[in-house]
Amino acid sequence: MQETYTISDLGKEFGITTRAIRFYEDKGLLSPARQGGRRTYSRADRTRLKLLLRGKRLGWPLEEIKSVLEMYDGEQGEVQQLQYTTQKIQQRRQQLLQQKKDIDALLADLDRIQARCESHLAALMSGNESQKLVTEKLVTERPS
Amino acid sequence: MQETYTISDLGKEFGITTRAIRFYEDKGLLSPARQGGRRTYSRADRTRLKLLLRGKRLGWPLEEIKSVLEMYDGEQGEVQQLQYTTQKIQQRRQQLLQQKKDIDALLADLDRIQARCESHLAALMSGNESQKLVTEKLVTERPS
DNA sequence: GGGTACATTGACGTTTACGTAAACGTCAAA
DNA sequence: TTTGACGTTTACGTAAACGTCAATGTACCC
Repeated sequence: MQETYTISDLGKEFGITTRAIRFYEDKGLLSPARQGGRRTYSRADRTRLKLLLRGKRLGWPLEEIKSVLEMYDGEQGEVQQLQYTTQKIQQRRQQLLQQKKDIDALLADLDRIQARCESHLAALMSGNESQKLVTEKLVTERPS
Repeated sequence: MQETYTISDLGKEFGITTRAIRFYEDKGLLSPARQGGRRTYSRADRTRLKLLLRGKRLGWPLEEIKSVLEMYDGEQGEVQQLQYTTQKIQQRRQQLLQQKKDIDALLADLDRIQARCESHLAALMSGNESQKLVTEKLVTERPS
């Protein structure tokens, strides 16, 4: 476990391009240190990118991911801000629960679809088997 | 429960624009009947749209959603096609399970963030309470 | 039969999330 | 010291997923 990372380190580790990583920085989702112009990513930066990609897998736009990342930072200033944050958290939670529902529904559907597929396959295979037998029979009955 | 729907029926029901619905048709995700040029959506079409929107909530691109919808149709022709489909189903399942993992991780994070928020809030509120008391004290001690 | 509401098909614009290329800087090894 | 291998910024391109008109058609209601 290293202390710092280059941009291509992270790109390779997570399977994304350096262009993407720089783009995330442009959009304010990352802010790595610099060493003579070069970006230097700390472990915290790496974690941040990891969280970012988790958001991406959930299909969220970068702007939403950004607002979630800002929750992690916890720059809670005033009461209003904190109340707004807890409210936002509640919204996220609802969205996530909805996504879970959707996933479970889809998984159930996939089960049914796969079952249908397999029964079709079994039918076809048994059909092919007999076809094969017929072919062999033909060959056996009519040797060249 | 109606038999057929107009495009605006569905738009209102699902909270999307008719433009979007037509766009989905352009991309081959829907294919409603026509009655004198007007689109007429059957209950099956409505279900299809419902599934489509479920895919959208999961953040999938329309092309992926389309391929999943085609699984539902079950136009399984040859053995190769069926095997390809079951393979695809397995991939989807993996993706969905990954998404579930991500969701659970994020939900856990949100719990922690919210707890931190609430403790901060409690601290601030108690601070305000004492501030309030001080203010009242001042008022009480120095009546105008 | 004229208005209103809803439908249609283009066509162009917009936002998001990068890809791609150009032109240039830098640093360690040969 | 030169040569890669990596890094930088700037700029333009692009694909997806619609939004936003515009021009037109049609169906029903009074």
